[in-house]
Amino acid sequence: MGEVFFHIDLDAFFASVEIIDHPEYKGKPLIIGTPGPRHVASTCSYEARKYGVHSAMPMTTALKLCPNAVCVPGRMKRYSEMSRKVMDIIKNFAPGFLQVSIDEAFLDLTGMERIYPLPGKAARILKDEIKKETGLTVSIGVAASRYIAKLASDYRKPDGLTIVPHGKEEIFVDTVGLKKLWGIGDSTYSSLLRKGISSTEALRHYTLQELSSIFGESNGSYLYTISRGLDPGIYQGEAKSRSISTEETFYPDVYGYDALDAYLLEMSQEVMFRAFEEKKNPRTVGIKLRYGDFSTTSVQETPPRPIYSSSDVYRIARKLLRERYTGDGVRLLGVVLSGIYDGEDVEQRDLFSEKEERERKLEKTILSLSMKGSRIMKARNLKEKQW
DNA sequence: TCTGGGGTCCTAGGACCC
DNA sequence: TCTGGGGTCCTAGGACCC
Repeated sequence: MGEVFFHIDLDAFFASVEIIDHPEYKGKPLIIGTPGPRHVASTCSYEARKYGVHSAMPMTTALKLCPNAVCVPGRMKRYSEMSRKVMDIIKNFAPGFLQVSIDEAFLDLTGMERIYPLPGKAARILKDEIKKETGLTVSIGVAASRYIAKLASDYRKPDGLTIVPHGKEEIFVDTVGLKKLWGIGDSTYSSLLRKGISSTEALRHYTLQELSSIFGESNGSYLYTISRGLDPGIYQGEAKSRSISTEETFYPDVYGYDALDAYLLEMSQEVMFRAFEEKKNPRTVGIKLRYGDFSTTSVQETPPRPIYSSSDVYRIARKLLRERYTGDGVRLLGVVLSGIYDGEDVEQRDLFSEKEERERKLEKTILSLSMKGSRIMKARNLKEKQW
């Protein structure tokens, strides 16, 4: 017996949590999202999906399709708490646990035949336990690779269980279809169609070299691999933090340096606060601007001296805004820290003067206090509610 | 349809170095 | 002088995912 992977996916997770907390929503079309322009649905119940509503859909569209839907703003704290409960159950079920998002995880059951001779039966036991302990249903995919297990968990939903026997992977990707393969988005799908490729079978007629020259080295070999039901190697190493960002979409558009500048200050503090919390330092500061016409641009800078405070971040962000801002109405503004490295004070001592280090410590304290009590915290709460 | 917020990875071109 | 090859870092933009 070869490798055995589970992919466990919580069904309509945020909506399901709301239904547990508010039984009166049960059986009704429920959308997690705030009504109004420039808002999108973050999840919805299966009743709402019947009307064509799906996640990331603009709320205005969703409410046109399903005017009777109940809309609730997201409560990320509550979802994280429920997620933790479920993940604890999964984690204790078998080794090789890998959480990949708030509502998804992998298990590696390879070599556990003695305990679970039938993986399908094991999956059912896990589903029952999650349901009993939390009231939530999951869909599970079982396969010899993570990639196929992930496709399989999506094959039947909600409360599904799909087992893809080893050797049947190619047939399975044919059944799933090109459009629904993980890693093929709208853009790739359209360009495949333009080339006359509309199925996984058709994709298989191309050599690795042909696909690489059309789609680039990385995408080419990815397409070559997945079209054959092979594992492209998703979610290999443990996720490492590479960037910390915050952004906000405004309605209506915001005009002028002064107004944008005020947001920039708050955003610089927020991202640097999070970097402090994670004991990370950034090498690079960037800003992102989206204008009223949705055209989007970003600028970044990697200064020769290390960035060690939110005022460094703000100063650079501000300079980048000066350089880039056209004066048009801004729909979205964001601040990004990247080039992240571990930033324990001790290890970085030689990079800072004593004075700088004192300032940094002071700022850490001030930021952590102000994030807990003040208007910045309020802004964060507000954002959380809008989820 | 009128398009959130937080991420990851890839590409292509330029700078710079050996 | 009339132009190599490889490596690394940086930047801007794009695709994709939950």
